[in-house]
Amino acid sequence: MKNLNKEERQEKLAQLLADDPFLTDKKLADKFGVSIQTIRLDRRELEIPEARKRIKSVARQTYSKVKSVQSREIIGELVEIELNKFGSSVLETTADMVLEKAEIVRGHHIFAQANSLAVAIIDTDVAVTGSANIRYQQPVSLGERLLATAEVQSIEDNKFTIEVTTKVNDKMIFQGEFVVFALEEEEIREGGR
Amino acid sequence: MKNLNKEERQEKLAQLLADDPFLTDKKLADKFGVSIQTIRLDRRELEIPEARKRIKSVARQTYSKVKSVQSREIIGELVEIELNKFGSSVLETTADMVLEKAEIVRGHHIFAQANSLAVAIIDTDVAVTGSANIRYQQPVSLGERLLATAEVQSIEDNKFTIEVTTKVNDKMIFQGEFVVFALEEEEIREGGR
DNA sequence: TTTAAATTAGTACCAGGTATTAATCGAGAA
DNA sequence: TTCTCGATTAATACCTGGTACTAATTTAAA
Repeated sequence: MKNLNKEERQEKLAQLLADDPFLTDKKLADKFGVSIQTIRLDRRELEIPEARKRIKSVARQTYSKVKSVQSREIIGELVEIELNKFGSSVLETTADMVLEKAEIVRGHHIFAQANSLAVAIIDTDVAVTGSANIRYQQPVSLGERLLATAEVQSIEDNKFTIEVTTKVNDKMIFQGEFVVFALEEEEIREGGR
Repeated sequence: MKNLNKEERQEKLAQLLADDPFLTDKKLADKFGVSIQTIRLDRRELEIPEARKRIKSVARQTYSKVKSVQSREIIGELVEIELNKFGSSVLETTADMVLEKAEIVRGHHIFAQANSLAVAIIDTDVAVTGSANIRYQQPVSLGERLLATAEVQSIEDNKFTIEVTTKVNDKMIFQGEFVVFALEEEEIREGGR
């Protein structure tokens, strides 16, 4: 690869490193037929870190302890609640919730809000989800505000059926039917349902 | 960490490096209160490579294998993948994933692992979940290791039906059918389906 | 107490850099 | 034609996180 001017070379360089972060300056220098120093100047101008750091950050991405879903008890902010009847919560969507290549909120964040709301409105110490039947109606974009509303449909012993709908600006984007079980103290200790 | 004999130290060392390949010999030496040379002898006996090589191999696993997929956006760790066919991932459950009053993993974490795996195995730039039908068979306790397996059942145009099952020690704890749509470039820009 | 194993120390060397200063090259302007 | 400036290359000192090897020292067991 030769006869490239500075601009072309740097463009190509950025591209190459984007899809192969393992390339060292030496390899790049050979590839472009320039000196190592030139590659280093290029990287500096483009603010691209050295190979070891690039590799490390790739490794970190997959290795980092998963915290993609927040750890709070209720995902979003509780707006209103009437135990065993209904409840609603609001979730502001942020950059860490969207897909890499599009600013669309990842499904499990929407699910998490709905699920945690369904579990929260049950009047018991511990409730677990048994099943769910969900539909995503519309993709949600970064920055949109999710309003989830949950309503208890039926109660049989410790089995609750809850309908959750989530809207953005009054437009329905998600709907789900959750079956949630209330656990009693003994069941919790036994670790079973 | 001290008063460990050689055998205990090496055991612990292997464990530490297994779940954190980024630790340098210096950090390990401090941790165990021994010299760097001792750590190096240990690594040599255990045939564990240096930090940079460990990091590189972690980066390689997830990078070269599934470059185009948003595999790095997966919840849990990708184990294997065959685009448009199947894939599996493992998720170690941690304290921040459990309910406040019981050490039971919250449903949406299990869902998130399954959902992100379902989306990741699709061979497209962007995929979004359309609907899901899920059942939680058994509660999962803190510390248990979730193995999710996804298998593509059918493909119609851009509509994929994927079956995901999650197990703990070979015991099924979650099952779900996901309908996922592959988005094309134009659709992404329009922000809709 | 002697001996062997375990540990620590020290040295030379390596890859893949950073950071800095200086030299050289090539093309267009005065 | 010479001057000048941006681009490129060279050279040097230093860094991290090692390998490989030799040697000394410490500890524990026979």
